[in-house]
Formats: sequence, C-alpha cells, structure tokens
Amino acid sequence: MTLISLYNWLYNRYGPQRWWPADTPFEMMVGAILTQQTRWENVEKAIECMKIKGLLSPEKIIKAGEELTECIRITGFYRQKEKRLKALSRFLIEKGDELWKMDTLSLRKALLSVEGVGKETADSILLYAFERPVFVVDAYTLRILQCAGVSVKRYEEVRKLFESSLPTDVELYKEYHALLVAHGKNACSKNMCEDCIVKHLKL
DNA sequence: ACCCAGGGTCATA
DNA sequence: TATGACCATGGG
Repeated sequence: MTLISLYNWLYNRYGPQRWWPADTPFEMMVGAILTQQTRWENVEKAIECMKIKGLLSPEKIIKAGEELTECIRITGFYRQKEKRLKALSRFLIEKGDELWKMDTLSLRKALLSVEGVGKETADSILLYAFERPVFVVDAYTLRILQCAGVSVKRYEEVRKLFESSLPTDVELYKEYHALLVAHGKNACSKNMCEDCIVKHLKL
C-alpha cells in the first residue's frame, strides 16, 4: 500500500472533490482564514454575506467595520478572524502583483509572516490560490495516517513524505487533500479511529 | 449538557 | 521542541 494507492482508494470511494470551492484566489484566501477550526458550511454563509455586502475585496475589508463583524460572527473566533482578514488584505495590497512572480519558498515565507497565517493556511493558499505544488497537511491527514498504521511525524515531515511519494502535480495535490478531508469528516474524525476504514488497508 | 469543527498564537518548561 | 490555554459560534 502506497500513498498513491491510498489516493486511488479515496478517489474511488468519494469521487472528484474539485476543491477549492471559491470563485477567485482572494475568495479562497478569505475562506482559508475563516475555516480555521470551523465547519465549512458556516464559512459559506459568511462569504455569501460578504458578497452581498460587497466586502469581498482587500480594499473593502481594511475599511470595513460592524458589517464585516456580523458577516463572519457565525464562523466563530470572529474577533481574531476579523484582524486576520485585515492583516491579509493589507499584505496583499502592499505586495500587489509581485507575489505572483515570487518563487514558492519565498512566497511561503511571506505568507507565514502574516498574522493568523500558519503552516496549513499558508500551504492551502499556496496550493489553491497560487497553484503551487505544495501538499497540504491538516489534522485529518495526520489522523488518517495514524489510523492507517503509518507512524505519524511532525507537520513538515508528513508534507515531505507526500511530496516525495507523489508526482509533482498541483491538480493531484488539490484532489488528494480534499479527499482526505472528505474521508476525515465521513469516517475518521476525532476519537473515531476504530471506525476509520483505512486501517484495514494495510499501508 | 457535551463534544467538536478544513488552526494559530502565545506563554510556559 | 512540545504541550496547554485561549479564541467563540453553531451543529450533532
């Protein structure tokens, strides 16, 4: 059992996921902040609200007040997330187009310097907004590997494990991470390792 | 009533 | 480096 056959197993089980569900790179980045430790369904509501209020741009967000607060309240941690959205917006306005010319490593470092953008959020943005071949590791990824009997290491090591075991393919990375989340939500959430089907796959 | 969600930061040891 | 507290609303 390899990570490639795990992908095939997940794909056969759940089908194509077609992530990230967003119309623009900026919308994707906003979603990445808002979905931290939060159900995606509530993020969708928040983003829809922001669209209706015309707040879905960096320029509007840095100037926004109570309107923005009310839109994102549903996603929880909303005081933090409001600051984070503003920090991200300031960052994007300041850097402008040069971000798209940067090499992936520099871009990753730059993203990590933004308040509220940690490893997973940065890597999500790199993969889904900037289309860079970076494998996104999250809590589900670690848990599923654990369920499957793979000795789980730290974040960076797991990322390198996937990146070195798979062809460097942005579309593959996108689907794979989405599939891991799909399976995680379905059968491998917290304290559900016994029901997590991948443990029977013998990796 | 209780557990958890598509994390990150900060203080502490 | 590695834990733990904290952030906060909403769904099961």
